[in-house]
Amino acid sequence: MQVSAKVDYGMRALLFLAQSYQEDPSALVKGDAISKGQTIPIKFLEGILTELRNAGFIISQRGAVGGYRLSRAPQKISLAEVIRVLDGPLAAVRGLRPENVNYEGSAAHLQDVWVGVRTALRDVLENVSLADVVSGEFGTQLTELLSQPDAWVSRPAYESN
Amino acid sequence: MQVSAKVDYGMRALLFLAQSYQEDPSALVKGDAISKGQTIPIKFLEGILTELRNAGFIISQRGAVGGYRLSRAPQKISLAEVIRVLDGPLAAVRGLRPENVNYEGSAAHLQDVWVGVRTALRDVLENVSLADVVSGEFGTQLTELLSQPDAWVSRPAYESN
DNA sequence: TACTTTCTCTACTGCTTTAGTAGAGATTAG
DNA sequence: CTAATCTCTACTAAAGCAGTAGAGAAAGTA
Repeated sequence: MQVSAKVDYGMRALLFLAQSYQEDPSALVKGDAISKGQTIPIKFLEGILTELRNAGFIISQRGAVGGYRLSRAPQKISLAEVIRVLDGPLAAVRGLRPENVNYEGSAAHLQDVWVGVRTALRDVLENVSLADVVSGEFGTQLTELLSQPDAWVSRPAYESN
Repeated sequence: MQVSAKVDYGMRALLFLAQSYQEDPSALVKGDAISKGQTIPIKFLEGILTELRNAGFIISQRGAVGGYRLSRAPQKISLAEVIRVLDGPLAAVRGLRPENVNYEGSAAHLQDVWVGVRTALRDVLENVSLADVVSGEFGTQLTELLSQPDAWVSRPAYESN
């Protein structure tokens, strides 16, 4: 799973807005403040914020006292929703959704694997909200994943040459 | 997680070889047979097979009775290994491994999420072998994921416009 | 009204990756 | 020595990714 710059920036922007929301749900945050607060190129960020507004996650206002704010409580926005809006389906095989790929012969059951992978991703991302990330307190699901012995250790793909 | 054509083709090629291996571990399968058996463009496939050989998964032989075969039992090759060789790390954020990204302020704990996602992917893909896919009989991990109510149902990212 | 601030919209650009294709060369068996 | 098959280098077209530019529209303020 490759998390694109767009998703990474978009998620950080929403987390920034989530924090502001918890202090004052109606407060507007300027694009410039998000850009500087999270080190995101302003023009790129603006495009992402527009997408997030079209998807209904945030509300924007123009003018001297303008800015952005979440349209609902950060507890009610899951990371899965955000990723789907900015990057499309959580899992896809050659551009197709897992249930739509057609395999033959010895590969017949490969489809089950991709469907399982998607479910695994959902189990994590649908159950983590913006508020969870801001607070750093996650449910048992993610907490257990993080407590696995080498969760933080990378696995090299050792090429033989 | 986007499964690329390369990974999809490579996996299917290996599954084809895995089936042959189970009938006769030393039998050589021609590239042409894999290409036709799994409907993969021959020249594209050849490049993928070369990578798989470099990574040690398969052995090749040239000449009139040439072909390809697995270098070890299909029970000993996990899907995670194959993906890492053909496509790189299971999870990455803007090209970086999850443990190497640096977040600030309200996004600080976002790193935990990506590490958790990687672990979730590992839990599935490291525990499924080529032999498992050929037989269609998976361990409890994947079996449970597939038995979830709407594992096969897609979740639309409903855009408000 | 005029002005400033801030979001909005369209368009563009450079770069990299993806998914292939082409063809000559190297091995091997018979 | 010939036919079959894998191997290696090079090339290409299209798409996606990351980011930039600038004019336009809305909102508050002097």
